[in-house]
Amino acid sequence: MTTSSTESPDARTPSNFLRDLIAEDVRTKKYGNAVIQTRFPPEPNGYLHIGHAKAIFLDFGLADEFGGKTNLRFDDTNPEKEETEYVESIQKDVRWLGFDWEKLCYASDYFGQLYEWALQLIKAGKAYVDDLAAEEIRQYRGTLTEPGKDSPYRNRSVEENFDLFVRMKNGEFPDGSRVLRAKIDMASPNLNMRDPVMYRILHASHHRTGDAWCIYPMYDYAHGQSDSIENVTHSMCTLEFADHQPIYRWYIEQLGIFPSQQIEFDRLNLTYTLLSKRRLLQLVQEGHVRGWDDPRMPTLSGIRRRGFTPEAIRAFIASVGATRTNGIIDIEMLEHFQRDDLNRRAARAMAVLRPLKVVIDNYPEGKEEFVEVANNPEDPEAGTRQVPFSREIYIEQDDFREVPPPKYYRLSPGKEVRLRNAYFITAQSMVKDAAGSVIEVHCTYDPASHGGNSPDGRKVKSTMHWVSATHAISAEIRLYDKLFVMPDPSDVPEGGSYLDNLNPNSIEIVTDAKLEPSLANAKIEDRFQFERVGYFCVDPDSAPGKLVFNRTLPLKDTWAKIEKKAAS
RNA sequence: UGGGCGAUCGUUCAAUGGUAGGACAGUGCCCUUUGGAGGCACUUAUCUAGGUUCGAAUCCUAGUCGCCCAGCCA
Repeated sequence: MTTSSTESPDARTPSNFLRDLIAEDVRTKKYGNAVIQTRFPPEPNGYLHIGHAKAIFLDFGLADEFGGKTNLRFDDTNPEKEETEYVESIQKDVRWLGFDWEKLCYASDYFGQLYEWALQLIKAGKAYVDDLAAEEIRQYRGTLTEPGKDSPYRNRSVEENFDLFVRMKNGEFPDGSRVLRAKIDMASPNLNMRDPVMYRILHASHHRTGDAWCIYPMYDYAHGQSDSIENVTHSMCTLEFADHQPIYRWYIEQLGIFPSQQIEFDRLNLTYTLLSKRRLLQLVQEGHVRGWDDPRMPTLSGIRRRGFTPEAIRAFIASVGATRTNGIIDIEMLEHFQRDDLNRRAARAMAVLRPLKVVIDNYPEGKEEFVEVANNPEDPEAGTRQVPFSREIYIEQDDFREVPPPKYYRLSPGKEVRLRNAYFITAQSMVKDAAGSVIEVHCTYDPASHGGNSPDGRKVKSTMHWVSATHAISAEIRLYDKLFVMPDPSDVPEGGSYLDNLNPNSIEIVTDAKLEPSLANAKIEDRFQFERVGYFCVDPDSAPGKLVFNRTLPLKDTWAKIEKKAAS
């Protein structure tokens, strides 16, 4: 793996049962001197999301810790759902997260071998061709509490099974007319062991093998053997596959091949977030979002566009660990790790989202000067830059109140505040429009406070960001909020849909924000902290002279909290 | 009500028979040229009942609660 070692120093990886188990296998030489081998096995039927980041982190990270290797293997056994678009996006996303694979593999690479093994099982009397219809197979399977019953085709001769299966493969039968089944135990308490289907007939074109095959292996028949072929020692997957472990082992034992072992861990769940490929696909197809990479989506491509960093995601995943309990992690935990990362690394800039004009009456008309501003107070090595200042500036509408509420430290009539890195100013008067809204504030400044400190040592309560009106550049800024209003998006009253929980205000577009001129050179994907506002990154929709920013996250806002408390 | 898996602060992860600890969230204070960041402090947890043991979150038994499984999806 090729992580860029920028992990936060305090992001200790806590112990977890997976690491303990691998360590024990290494200690006891369960696989002799063979290297630890894992795999990340997505089905290319959609875009990767933050939940996959956990599997990726575990598959690649754990192997790496033990000096092992990891393959990226596409589990492409169902041609009806899989597309090349997805195999490309998946590779891009894994790399973006900071991992690289030993081998790039496909389950479809093994179709030939899997077919030979099926023939072998038939000859051994361990598999048979069943002519029952899908619906009949379901009925014969029994229920959770009642055993199933044998198919009338279960005792066909080896010769007949062999002949029928070869003809299935040769395309002599229509879709759904027959399947190949493993002969195990129709009375097993584990439904997966009641003669599971190994192959189905599908006259469908596969994204890689084209029309070479018209029978395709089922997941259970393909997965363990694919692991075995790749000498995978530890095959990690999510908890819902725990019931499949007996069948995973059965095929490997019957075939006498490399004994890969399956280990299950819990899926990642986040509050206010949907992590179901099916539903994510629906959001895209029905236009509830602008695409797979919409910055509100939990897909890796979405959060990347939103401005999240692989470093933060890795630190987050490391902190949540892996267990076998199913919980829901507070989305604020992810946001914390993202702010933590960006706070250390993001260049600062001043941007006014909702401008209010301030005229400094005693500042010479036509004069301009430059003030020196730190690019990142957290990182002196980031250096400084010169920001233009003039008689007319913009401040945030929120930073002025004609009638200040209690504990409001910002600008109000008669109050003195600091313009960051510039001067102290005091509000003197206002200009209002016909509706009575303040549209302009007139101030005076203290020339002695250049740089933001008064030589007499007097203090001000508030420091505010600003942009020189004559130098400002305009930009579009997209503000995002949670996509869903409920902590559990599926939490709906009887007959409702998770779509009812969509947040109608998940995106707000500010069309004419005022930015300091240095931002004119910002490039796509550049990340900034707009001081006192939040973290932002340049969206690919930007064009020369027309910048578009996405708000990754707002800064924590103590004042908003005070205001909210006062209101309640 | 068959089988599998699980249960520790509000949330999440640790403690691997020996002081229940960290992170997030919350609250208060300090500090601050970002009401950001940082620092300090505080609050809150071993599902229940038995048992083994000098000693149990950890081992055993029973119960309770939760999740998963009846695709020719993965």
